[in-house]
Amino acid sequence: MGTEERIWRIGDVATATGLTVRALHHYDRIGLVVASGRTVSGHRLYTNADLKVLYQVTAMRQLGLSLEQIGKLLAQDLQVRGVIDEQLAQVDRQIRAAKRLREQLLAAREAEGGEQDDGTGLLEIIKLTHDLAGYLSQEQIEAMQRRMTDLGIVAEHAVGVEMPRLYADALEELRAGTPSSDPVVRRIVDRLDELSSMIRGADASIGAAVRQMWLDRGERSPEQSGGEWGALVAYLDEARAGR
Amino acid sequence: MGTEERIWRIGDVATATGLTVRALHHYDRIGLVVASGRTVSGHRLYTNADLKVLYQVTAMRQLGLSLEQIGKLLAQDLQVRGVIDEQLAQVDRQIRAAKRLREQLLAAREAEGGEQDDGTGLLEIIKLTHDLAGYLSQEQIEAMQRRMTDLGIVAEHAVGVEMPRLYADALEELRAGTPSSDPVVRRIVDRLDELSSMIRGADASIGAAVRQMWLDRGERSPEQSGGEWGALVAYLDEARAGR
DNA sequence: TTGCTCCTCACGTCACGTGAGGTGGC
DNA sequence: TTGCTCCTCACGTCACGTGAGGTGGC
Repeated sequence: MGTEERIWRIGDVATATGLTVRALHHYDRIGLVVASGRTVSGHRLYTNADLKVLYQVTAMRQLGLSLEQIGKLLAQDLQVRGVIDEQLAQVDRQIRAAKRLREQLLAAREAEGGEQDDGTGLLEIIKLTHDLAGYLSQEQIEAMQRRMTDLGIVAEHAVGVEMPRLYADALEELRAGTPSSDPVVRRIVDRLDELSSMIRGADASIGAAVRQMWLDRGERSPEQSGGEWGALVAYLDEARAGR
Repeated sequence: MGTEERIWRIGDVATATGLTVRALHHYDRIGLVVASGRTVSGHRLYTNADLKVLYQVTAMRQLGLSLEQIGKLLAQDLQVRGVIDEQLAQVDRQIRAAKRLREQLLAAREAEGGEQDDGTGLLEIIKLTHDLAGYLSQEQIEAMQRRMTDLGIVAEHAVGVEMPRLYADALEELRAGTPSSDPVVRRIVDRLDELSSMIRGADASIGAAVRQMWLDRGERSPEQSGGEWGALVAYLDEARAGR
C-alpha cells in the first residue's frame, strides 16, 4: 500500500507503544529490541519492523512474562506452548490467591474496630489436644500441652492459622491436578513438616499420632467429599517421597 | 497460663513465622520490627510480643500491603479502613486482569502454530474509515487514510488493539463504580487521548468526528446494554474535566 | 537563537537473596 | 575442640524511574 518505510524517533515510538523512552533504552541496552539504526549524532532510529517486535514484547509482558523469557521466545529458543502452560497454571494460582485475599479483606473490613486477637488459635489447640485423647497416652498429652504452652502464641498460630491454610492450599493444588512433584507442592509439605516438627519437639511419636488423627478426622468429616482427605494425605506423602 | 516469657533466637523466629533470617534482619534494620533484646555478643532476642507483631506483619503482607504501609498501620498513623478499601479495589482489578490474562493465554495456546499477525488491526481501520464516511468530508477521509497508511502498523495496533482494550478497561471501572477522578481512570483517558491525537495528527476536526461516530455507534450497538456507551463517554469526559 | 528532543552515565527503588569474612555458644 | 548459629558489611536482583550534564535538529 504505502511506502512501508517510515522511520521512527524514540519519542514517537514511546507514544505509539505506550512504553517510556527509558524502557526503550533499557530494551536496547540489554539487547531485547535494538534500534535498527542511529543518526550520525547517535539518536536511535526505529523501523516498522522494530515496532512490530515492540508490540509483540508489550503483548508478552501483558501475559506476565519476564524480559528474559521474552528474549528467548523471540529467538525461538523456547517452545511457546510450554511457557504458556506454565503461565496459565501460575495465573490460576494468582486468581485463587487474589480471591482468597478478597475474602480476607472483606472479613478484615467487617472485623475492623473489634479485637485483632480473635483467639481462634488457642481454641484450635484446645480442640486438638482434646481430639488427641484417643491417640496419645496421658503422658504424651501432658508433654504436648507443656510444649504448646511453652510455645504459646507460636503454637496457636501454627496450628490455628498456618497449617489449616497449608492444607487448604494443598487441597486446591490436588483439585487443580498439579503433580505432587511440582515445586509448589513440595514447598507446602516442607513447611508443613517444619511446623509440625517444631510443635512436636523431640518426641516423634506425637507427630505420628497427630497425623493419624488428622487422617481419621478427615475420613469422618462430613463436609469433605468422601475420601478426599485420604487422597490429600496420599498426595502429600507422594510429594514427601519425591524428597 | 504458662510463664509467658520465652525468649526466641532469630533462627527459631524464622521457622516459627516462615520468614527468613534475612527478612528479619531487614525488618530490624528499617525499624519495622526491632528485636526486643540482644545478647552481650549482639545476637538478637525476640519476645512473645515480638512474635505477635511479626504474625501481624505476615498477615498484612499477605493482604498485599507494602512494608511502609504496614509500618504506618502498626504506628496507627493510618486508618485501617481506608487502606483495606484501597486494597480491595486493587485486588478486584487484579482478579479481572488475571481473568482476562487467562483468556488471552488460552487463546494464545489455541492460536499457537498459526500466524501471529492476524490482521484484525487493518480490518478495523478499513471498517473505521468506512464508518466515518458520514461524519467527514471526502477530503478529511483522504487525509486520515493517508495518515493511517503512513502510520502503518502503528495505527493498526492503536485502533485495532489498544483503544478497544482501553475502552473495555474504562467500562469495567465504570461498572465497578470507580469514581471518574480516580488516577486509574485518568490514566486511561490520558492514554486514549494521546493515541487519538497521534492518529488524527494536526487536524482536530477529525478527532471530533471520530468521537461523535463512536458515540453514535455505541448507541446503535445491540450488544451493549442501552445507553451504557453514552454513560461511558460521559464518564470519560468527566475524567477529562477533572484534568 | 531558542526550545524541545535526544544522548550517556549513574544512582535509586523494593524487599529481600547471596556470599564474604568473622565471632559466639553448647 | 568441632559444628552450627549468629553477626555485619556489601553487592546483586528486576525493570525500569529519575535526575545530572551535555549535545542535536527544526
